[in-house]
Amino acid sequence: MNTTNLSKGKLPEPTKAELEILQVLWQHGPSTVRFVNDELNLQRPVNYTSTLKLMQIMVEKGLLTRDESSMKHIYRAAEAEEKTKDHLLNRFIDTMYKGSAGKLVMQLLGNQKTSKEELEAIKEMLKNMTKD
Amino acid sequence: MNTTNLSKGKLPEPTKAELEILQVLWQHGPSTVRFVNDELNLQRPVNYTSTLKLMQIMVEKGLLTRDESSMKHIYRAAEAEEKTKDHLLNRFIDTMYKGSAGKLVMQLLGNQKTSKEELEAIKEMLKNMTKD
DNA sequence: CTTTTCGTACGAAACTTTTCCTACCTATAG
DNA sequence: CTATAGGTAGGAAAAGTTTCGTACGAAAAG
Repeated sequence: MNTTNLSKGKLPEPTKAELEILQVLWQHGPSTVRFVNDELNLQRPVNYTSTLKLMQIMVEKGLLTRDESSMKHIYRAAEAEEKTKDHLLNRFIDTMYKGSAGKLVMQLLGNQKTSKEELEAIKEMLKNMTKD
Repeated sequence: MNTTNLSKGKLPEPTKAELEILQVLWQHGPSTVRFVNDELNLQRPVNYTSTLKLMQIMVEKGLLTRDESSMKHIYRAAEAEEKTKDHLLNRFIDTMYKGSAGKLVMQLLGNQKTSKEELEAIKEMLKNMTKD
């Protein structure tokens, strides 16, 4: 593995499966592998040791930290949800919209699957913002 | 390979490298492998046959179509830019914001890297929208 | 005609990510 | 004590993605 991340402060971007695990930890807070695996299995079948292995790798990468004081290790996300999502959102905007957040919002407003309620909420939100 | 996509109408999601190729084709229209490869090499070094291979795979997947009438095959994106990006944006919103586009916009507005200009543009855009 | 250049096709290697098998340890029920 | 249930560790297999070497055909230059 690339050990750069251990020494430096930069965390690698989580992979798809890693992101699923992070979502569980963000939503439910520090958890055991058993708990995370049970949550994942609400969505799709995953073997316990697969989840365990992935979470161990994530500790190595620095994406998770863990408390080994008890036999059942407790894992937690290393970075705050907002920070990680900010980063991923920026990357998404860069690759998809050449860095223009405005283009993304435009796409959103013309997007079939964005519900009327969502659109209204966005407009309302922005209306409030523009008062500044 | 998963041949489901050939028979059914559903296209698979492009991978990272495939998306780079799609961007070139969307921006410049139908092109030869040579042209696409040259464009990619403006960003990073890629061997010609690597690009060729990838584009051939993309034809198999249904992501591209090609005109073989001349010796230099002409490739084009199978789906319109908007449609593909809509889909990817929806997937992103689903996995990152539980399907709430509003949450994404909120994140955007609190996002350090979104420039003042972008924010202003978004606000202006939304202000116009709310006239409806 | 021969050589060089430029194109496609295809298989395999390299790398990354994901899954799971096996071993082994510890707590607990019987 | 012994068997069983549940935990960690680690290696290896499996799957997915990306890169490239090699072969070979067609066009163009000499």
